[in-house]
Amino acid sequence: MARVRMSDVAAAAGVSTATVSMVLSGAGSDRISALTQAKVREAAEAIGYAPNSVARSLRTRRTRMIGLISDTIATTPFAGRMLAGANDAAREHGHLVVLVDTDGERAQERRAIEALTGQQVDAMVYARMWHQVVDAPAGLAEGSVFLDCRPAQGGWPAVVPDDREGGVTATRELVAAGHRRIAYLDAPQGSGAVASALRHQGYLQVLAEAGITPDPALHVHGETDAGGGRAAAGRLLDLPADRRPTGLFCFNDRMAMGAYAAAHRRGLRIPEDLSVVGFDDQQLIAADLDPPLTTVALPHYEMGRWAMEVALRERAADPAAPHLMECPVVRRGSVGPPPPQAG
Amino acid sequence: MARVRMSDVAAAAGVSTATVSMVLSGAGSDRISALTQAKVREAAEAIGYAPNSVARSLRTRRTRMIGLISDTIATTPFAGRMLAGANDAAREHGHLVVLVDTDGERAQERRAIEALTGQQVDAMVYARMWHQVVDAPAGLAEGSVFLDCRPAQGGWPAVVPDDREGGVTATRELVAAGHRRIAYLDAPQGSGAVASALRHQGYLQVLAEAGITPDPALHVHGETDAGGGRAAAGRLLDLPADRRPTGLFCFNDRMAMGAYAAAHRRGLRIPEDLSVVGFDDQQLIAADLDPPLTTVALPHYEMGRWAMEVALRERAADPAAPHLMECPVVRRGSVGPPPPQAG
DNA sequence: TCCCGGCGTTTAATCGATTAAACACACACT
DNA sequence: AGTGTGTGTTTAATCGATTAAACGCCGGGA
Repeated sequence: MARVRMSDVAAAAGVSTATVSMVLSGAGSDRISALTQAKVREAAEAIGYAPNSVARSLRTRRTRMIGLISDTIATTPFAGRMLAGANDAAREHGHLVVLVDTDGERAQERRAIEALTGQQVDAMVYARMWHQVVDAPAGLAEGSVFLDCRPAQGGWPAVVPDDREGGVTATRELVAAGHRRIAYLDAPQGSGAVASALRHQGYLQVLAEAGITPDPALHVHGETDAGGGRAAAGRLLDLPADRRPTGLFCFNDRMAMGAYAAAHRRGLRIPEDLSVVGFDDQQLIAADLDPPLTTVALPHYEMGRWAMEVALRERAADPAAPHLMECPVVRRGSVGPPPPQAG
Repeated sequence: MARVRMSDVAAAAGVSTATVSMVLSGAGSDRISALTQAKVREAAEAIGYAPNSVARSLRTRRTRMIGLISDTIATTPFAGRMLAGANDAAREHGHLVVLVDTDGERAQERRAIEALTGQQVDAMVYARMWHQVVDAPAGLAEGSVFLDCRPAQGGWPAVVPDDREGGVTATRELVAAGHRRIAYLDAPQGSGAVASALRHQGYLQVLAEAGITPDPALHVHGETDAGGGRAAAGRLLDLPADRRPTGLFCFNDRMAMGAYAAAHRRGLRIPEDLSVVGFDDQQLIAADLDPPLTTVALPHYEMGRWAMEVALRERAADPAAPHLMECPVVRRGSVGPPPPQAG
């Protein structure tokens, strides 16, 4: 790659490498004459000098690289958003991202941390794809940041979605449209996901605020894919008319997609006969449904940015408690007033 | 990070750093006595030595890092699969991936290449998210590999999906089920995407082989999202019964999703009344449709692996012509025999 | 004339590894 | 004894930058 060294610039400009270094780094710009500075810059430009970051890193002990350890880039479309946020933030501050996918395996995680440590990255971000509580892996560098997960032991900065408030937002969307019989299509029980319970709390809170007594029959569980959503929604829609929900809050957009299918099968129109709110704002799904899905967005891009900025020390963070990131509603066409006879 | 240096190991073992280096790297394992080797290893283990890759890289001029330049990690769910493939291959050969997202902007691309060059990466992979012909950016290192795109000037190894053969596969799936009136829901005309024209070629080839005269009315265009697919499919389904297609080959799964909607609106069942084949095998969509979509998979993971292996010189590649990666069919439930009256 | 201080630049050590070449030592052979 | 052959280990140069400290030069003040 770069064959031109600083000494070549020095020779071309007729000065020493120390002078070149000071001019180009701007460190001693007040100690070096304008004439010399110009000569150095011209020479560098002329022979196409590009600094060797490896040599610089060895000396300065800073690599301007941030390690990003992630469990599964592969299997979720969210990963891209988090990566993009982290990457943009890194770039803005002149850093590069070194990415390692561990498939969620502990052994690979250990090797990744070793490799990144050996590579002298300036900091590490430890990312999971679903909001969860994790055991901090051994050897994680001081000042590392947890992304979309929080360390069981605490003590590290972390950022997660504010799932409770997201549950509030979603449910409120239905209450505001006039619905009173609102179901929560939840993830499977005991799945360990923190998100599920938190969103449920938000759901209950809004019902309470609206003076609605929660109906346990309207809290159902299903697999978090379209099939699970269709099955769960089917059970709800087959309830007797006076107990059937008019609004559905789905744990995620895939389940909402299934709920659409269940409604169509029963000849119910959305949003005229049934209102649906999703969660995730999953790209290529939410907007593509018919009608487009009103949903609550998981702020992956922003979380990625936040984590990277903390890792770069560009932003302060409380290591005691995770930072909760707001989940904004994205209004599309799947929520309307409840059907008249159900009002 | 690592404060323990090789000289510490040397001191602890009572030998010189040269000996330590040879023992740990395995370079001179035949020249150093077993006793000394054991001492060195024990000492290294005892004081927790981890080599400093920066120093090693400076000396060896190899960083064991591969730069991956991509236009949009963010906006496509495919990116993850390509990344995962590249990452797995890199890891298997002891390398790390340095990721840069350029948002497809030329200026950012230039900076990315400069940064990666300065960082002395051993090779670069230049990735695009949609099969296309691109101008090779200036400064791209020798031996770089193009991923999901091919350089207009040629001269670099490249890997792209075999879209023509994919078009053959998709169309053949419908022909094999007995369909004769098969439509192609294409991307917008003149969109510049290479894939669209190639798949069309494959489509025409299969029709010819089957002795079917292509009906120009059955080649329609639409935006490559669900809305575009619904509109285009709607036009086809509103044709008079004797000209209406019984099978739909859609440019991508999102359009297929729209085609489902158009069919449902018209009371047509899939696959009883209408067979649909998609393209991409888009995660979280294809399998989640009702019925699950039969589609042709874009081999992103494999392409990512291939590109990385070529970059690592673990696999030979012809820089004259791009490597075509097979697009396998994924059979689900959206293809059946044509309805009897249309036979 | 001599000394001093400030300015602009250079000298040289340093970061932590790799590795060619030198070296020390034991032993065998004439 | 002298030379040669291995064997095992060390010496020291090197990679390409950064940076503290030293240096040379010039002008001003006593």
